[in-house]
Amino acid sequence: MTSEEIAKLCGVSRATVSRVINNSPNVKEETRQKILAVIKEKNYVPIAPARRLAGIDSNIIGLFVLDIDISDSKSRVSESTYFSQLINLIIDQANNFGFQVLVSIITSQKQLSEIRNLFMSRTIFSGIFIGAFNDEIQLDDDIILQYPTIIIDRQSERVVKRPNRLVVNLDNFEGAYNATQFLIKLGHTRIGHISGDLRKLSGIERYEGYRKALEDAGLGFDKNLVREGNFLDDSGYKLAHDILKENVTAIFCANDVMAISAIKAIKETGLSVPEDISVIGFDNTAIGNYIIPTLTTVNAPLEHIAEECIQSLKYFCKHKHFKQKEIRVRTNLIIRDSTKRALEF
Amino acid sequence: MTSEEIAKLCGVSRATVSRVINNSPNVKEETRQKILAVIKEKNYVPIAPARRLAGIDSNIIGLFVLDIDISDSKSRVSESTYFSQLINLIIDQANNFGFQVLVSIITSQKQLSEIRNLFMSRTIFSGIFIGAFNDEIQLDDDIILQYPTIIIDRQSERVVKRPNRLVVNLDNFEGAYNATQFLIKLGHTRIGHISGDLRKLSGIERYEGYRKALEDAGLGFDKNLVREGNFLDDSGYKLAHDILKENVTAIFCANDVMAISAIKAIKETGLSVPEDISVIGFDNTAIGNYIIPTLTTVNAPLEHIAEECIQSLKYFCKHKHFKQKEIRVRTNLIIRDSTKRALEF
DNA sequence: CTGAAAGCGCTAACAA
DNA sequence: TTGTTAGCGCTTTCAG
Repeated sequence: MTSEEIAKLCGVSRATVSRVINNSPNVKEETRQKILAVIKEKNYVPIAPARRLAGIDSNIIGLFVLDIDISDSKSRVSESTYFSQLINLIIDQANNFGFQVLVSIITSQKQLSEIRNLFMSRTIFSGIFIGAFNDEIQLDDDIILQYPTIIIDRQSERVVKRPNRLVVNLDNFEGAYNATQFLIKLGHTRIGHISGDLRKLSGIERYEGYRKALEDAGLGFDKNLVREGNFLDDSGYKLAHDILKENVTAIFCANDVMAISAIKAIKETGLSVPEDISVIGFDNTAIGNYIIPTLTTVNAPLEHIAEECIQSLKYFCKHKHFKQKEIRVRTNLIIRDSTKRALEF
Repeated sequence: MTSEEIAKLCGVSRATVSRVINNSPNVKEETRQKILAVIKEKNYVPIAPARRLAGIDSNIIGLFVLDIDISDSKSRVSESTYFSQLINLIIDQANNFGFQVLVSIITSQKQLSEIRNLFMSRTIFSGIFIGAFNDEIQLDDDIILQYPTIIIDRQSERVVKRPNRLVVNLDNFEGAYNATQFLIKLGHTRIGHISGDLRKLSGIERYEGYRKALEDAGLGFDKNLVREGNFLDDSGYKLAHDILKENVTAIFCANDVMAISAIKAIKETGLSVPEDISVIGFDNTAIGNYIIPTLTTVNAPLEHIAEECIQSLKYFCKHKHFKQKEIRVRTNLIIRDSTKRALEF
């Protein structure tokens, strides 16, 4: 079934059918209705490649999950609840607005450099990148630079300024600051931090939020109370064991996954949460509700991130530029059972 | 940059360039090398829609995650680790073989019926379906029937027989059977089962494996020891509370998510795992290792499922039919700390 | 408001 | 082994 056949059936030319399909206003309402009816009756769907070739942009967004880390062959960041939820939400939002999403998990430099081909071959018209390291320069590839691109979780100063580049970030600093401040208010003074991957903006900012909160409270910042993790469960587990040597009474973990495995480690040493050690996570993933004790955490509203991305893309399609350069999505603290007033209080 | 320009640069015709791109053997090696060199130098990538229009099939696979369930507005099956891991693995495998994957989360009947458009518009050439209910007839849509389709976790008898339809299943029955048998060997006699969604094959088969193991062991099957769940944490939690009334000493849960929340429920009633109640899950998701006690479970090798899917698709592209009608992927029991010999032993 | 015709970039007979 | 040519199905000027 081609537009030609539909045209014949309606006694009009292909051009008119095309106009109807593309919502051109210059069609008599009567003709439009008739064509629409026949299209529906015949289950006609335009051949996408033909439209593409004739100049209509692809409606496919590339969603690239960067998960390059040679040091860790086993656990994949892309499999974490955080990422899979975000992926889901982005796909959902995109579909709602008539976009399709082509997902790629990028685990090697080679794959990263092949992304450009998806743009050049006109398979996708835009790309959303998540999981990138803060200094991943490949994303500034000359080719990619030509297409609308959204980067999630990257320092906006690091992104080449162009009207077709948008950065969407969580307010990690604020979230971490509030979490730490909350522990301080509970009377904790030796508060440890198991950081995320410090090559990522979220890792850096959560670390800084933690630090600033301590300093603002006059507790001072002690580097010995910090362990550099990587957002994965393994690191939460090992580093918790290690950080306990510092006699901390509370630990702020850069995400829930590490917080949960940290709790496991803490329990193994005979201590209990929150009686002996308070623990706070970050992300507010679902499991936080199903562990014992339930996890106090910073809620990262991924649905807002997804929404901002797709809305912005929608805007871009219309105006050929993004409305802004960076979007910050705010967080909020969710208090559950893994935190408690410090003992000496 | 078009093939025309490459042709000019090489002093040949577009046809020859096209032959090189498509690996036609009828090109002098010298010419081929020259063209290849220029292509590389100029960073030329063929415009995909043009190739599509000229008759070359799309290399995009649609991956459809069916998550239609009006009863449950909140929790999404598609966000479970099980699914996201499977999605990841399929994408990985696909990318390895030069396929791209367009992912769609289907949460409504409307979206389900729109899948056909992706085929008709020639956006995708094939579809992989996961999460379908056993009797989801929409998948037998006349249109979809024309394209190579793989369905994961569905009774093969329910799938319309065609040389372009493949069913890939886990050996759920065997896995459940072994898990239950393991509990029996530990001396448990009152073994409960929190089932999965019984509209799905995996839910049904795991239930049946459990039942058969009990019968084979001469313990008889008691329907009162079964609670019908839906694979989501909420149901594991609630049903565990309920099933404890039956004085079970062991519970086989149809997946890890439910097992983990069941453990939480058990602990809340003052009982402990595995001392009072043994618990077994199914899937072998990563968290199983990070809860206390670590979870005994049935390993579902998703990587094999993904591999079989893509290998089969590769085979299909060559032969225009699948090698087989159904593929079964085997499981194995992973014994950890959530199970223990029955007390009276 | 509608039709005719050109062209998007590529592939695949068919000839040479 | 290579070139010529005719589409693939759609959109979009340009006329009318």
